[in-house]
Amino acid sequence: MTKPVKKRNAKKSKKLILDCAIKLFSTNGYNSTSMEELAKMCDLNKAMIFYYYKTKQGLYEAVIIQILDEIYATIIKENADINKPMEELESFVNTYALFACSHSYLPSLLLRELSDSGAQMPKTLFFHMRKLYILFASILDRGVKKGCFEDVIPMIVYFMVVGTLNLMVTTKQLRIKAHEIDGIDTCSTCDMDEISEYLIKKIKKMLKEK
Amino acid sequence: MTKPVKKRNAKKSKKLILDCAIKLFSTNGYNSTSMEELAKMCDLNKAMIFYYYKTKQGLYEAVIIQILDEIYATIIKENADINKPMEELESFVNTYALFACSHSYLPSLLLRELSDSGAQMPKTLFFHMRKLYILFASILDRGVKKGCFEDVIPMIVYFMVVGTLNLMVTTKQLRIKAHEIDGIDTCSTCDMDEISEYLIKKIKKMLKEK
DNA sequence: TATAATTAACTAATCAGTTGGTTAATGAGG
DNA sequence: CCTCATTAACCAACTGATTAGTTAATTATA
Repeated sequence: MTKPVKKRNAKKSKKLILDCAIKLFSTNGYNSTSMEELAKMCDLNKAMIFYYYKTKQGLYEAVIIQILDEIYATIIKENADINKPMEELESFVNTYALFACSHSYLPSLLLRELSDSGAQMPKTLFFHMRKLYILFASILDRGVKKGCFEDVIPMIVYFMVVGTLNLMVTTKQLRIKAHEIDGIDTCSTCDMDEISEYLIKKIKKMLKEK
Repeated sequence: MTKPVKKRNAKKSKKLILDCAIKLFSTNGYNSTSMEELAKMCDLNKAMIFYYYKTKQGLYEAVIIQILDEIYATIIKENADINKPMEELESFVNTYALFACSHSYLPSLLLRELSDSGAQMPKTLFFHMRKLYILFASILDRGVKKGCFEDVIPMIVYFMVVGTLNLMVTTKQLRIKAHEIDGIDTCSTCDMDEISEYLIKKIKKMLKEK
């Protein structure tokens, strides 16, 4: 009957809220994520969320910064000791694919934000998205100058890469179900390595001079 | 001071609700679309929405059926008198692109639905999405058999096409803004024809035997 | 003891859906 | 052509549930 005594740990609580928020926002979206539900998931009082993050929107932006900082840093790190555009492109696609797969909230969040034409997209998200695209475009640009790529429209190529990867991640369950229902080939057993390998092969073929 | 007498017209009212719902659902999403707001937009009482469509979910599904039926029919019609896989592919991409552009709620809705891994996707939407993919895959399949395409994974190619087109449509405003801010090339002045032309060229190069 | 962390209980707003009725159109009988 | 009953279309005002955010009091810890 006596309440168990609860250890206090501000850092841990704040981090716990952020981690759970990532899960909830990316599976349910902004509007369908309730702060009450989040609090229960953290085993904390709802007021703690507002104590640490002021508003729901504030929490959401913290979530986004956390995710996009992480992927950008990962890609930069992976590409640090490469300076051949062809290999950099390959590394970009592979890193994005692996990250998107192991942090599947990223594609969910991005698709959700983009689906309303970014009408109310937080500035921070927009900023980080541009940063990632600029990185990609600069790889292609150097490739063109070195003569490894031709006839490049970077924006379209970028969407061919990240658009495809995002969809392959978010539709995983649907593709399995579709395969069961219709018996059609939906790549339902492919793992992420195979997908990004195929994508890289095709993008290279697409951009290479003949 | 006297209320203007309101003409009654069931068909027109029902249609009006559906048309306005398409606009609202695709710009604001399911959760952020209020039935009160919709009613005001239609200049009808909120009760009329439930009178005609029973529930919000029911209305949403009606919206989806309407949209996807339309695009499928359009593509089938455009492809009726072609039987060369290469041209059929071209026509598919072009028709999807034009439709997505002129009915920009389609990409918004699709991205939004896919962003939560289809966890609570209505059966009708899932059914229509599969139908469209099966059509695309069958074009590729015939192409392979006739020897015009090689090394095809239809699911990935499909996402490279529709993923890219959907993103190009929904990000239009963001791309313009990004260009203004960073001065980078975001295809902000491209129209849909140029985009789908480039996409077709690249997809063909990707799939063609060398 | 001072303060940072935590909570229960609250407010005010919003939303999907309902109810109980009113009004306009329709059509059959006089 | 009129009248009156029936029904379909419409609406104001409500309900009950849920939500983001607040407050004031309480407890652990340094």
